[in-house]
Amino acid sequence: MVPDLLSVYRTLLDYYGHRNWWPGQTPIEIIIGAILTQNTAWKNVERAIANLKAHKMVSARALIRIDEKDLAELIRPSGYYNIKARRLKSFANFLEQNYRGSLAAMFRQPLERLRQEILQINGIGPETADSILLYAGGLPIFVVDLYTHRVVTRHGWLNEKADYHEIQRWFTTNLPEDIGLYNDFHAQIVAVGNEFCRAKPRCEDCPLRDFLPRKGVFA
DNA sequence: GACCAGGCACATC
DNA sequence: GATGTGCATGGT
Repeated sequence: MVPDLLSVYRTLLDYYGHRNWWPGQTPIEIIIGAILTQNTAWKNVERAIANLKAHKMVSARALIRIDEKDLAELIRPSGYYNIKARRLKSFANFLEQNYRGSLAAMFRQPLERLRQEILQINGIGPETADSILLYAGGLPIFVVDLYTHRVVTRHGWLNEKADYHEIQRWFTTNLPEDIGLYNDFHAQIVAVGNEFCRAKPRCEDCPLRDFLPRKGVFA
């Protein structure tokens, strides 16, 4: 049973209010956060970004200059710090080589072409790419993450095996193309995911409980 | 102490 | 093409 997605969104909006995402001031900070939060709680990412700020490392040029081991040490609290240091450098080098370090120039590319391009960067997968495009670039693409998968499968809206692009397509075909809506809807899903739709769900108090396939708690 | 978190790349079958 | 594994910190 497919719900009215806009009423799902309004329910979350009523509950949480506008989320004002992404939690980060500049496009490059948002991109750094998108890489650092891969399979990682945001709380840990905050510490890593605070370290980067304290060392004036929140720019592509700075990320290119710094030694990879030193960078890894700064982002240690976000976990996977060796891999993520390499990924941050990969993106910074990509930006420098292809757009002379200009994010504005990068985001002027056609959406689909740019998406394919950044997916070629080592360490940038579908979710990270789409988070960059939507939240740093303001481009109309819907972001899917762990919580999105849980929300759509646990309510029986999509099959458990639905992959990233199936879920993404399902949202975009059932919603008006609206950047502000894409932005806040994903933020709402993360909010409800963090609070209720975790590995151990708490459906009783969840604002989306009325959208469950049958009354009761997800088993 | 086990389990989990706003993924992704790579190996192996 | 599907499935398994390494990467790592900090919170519950």
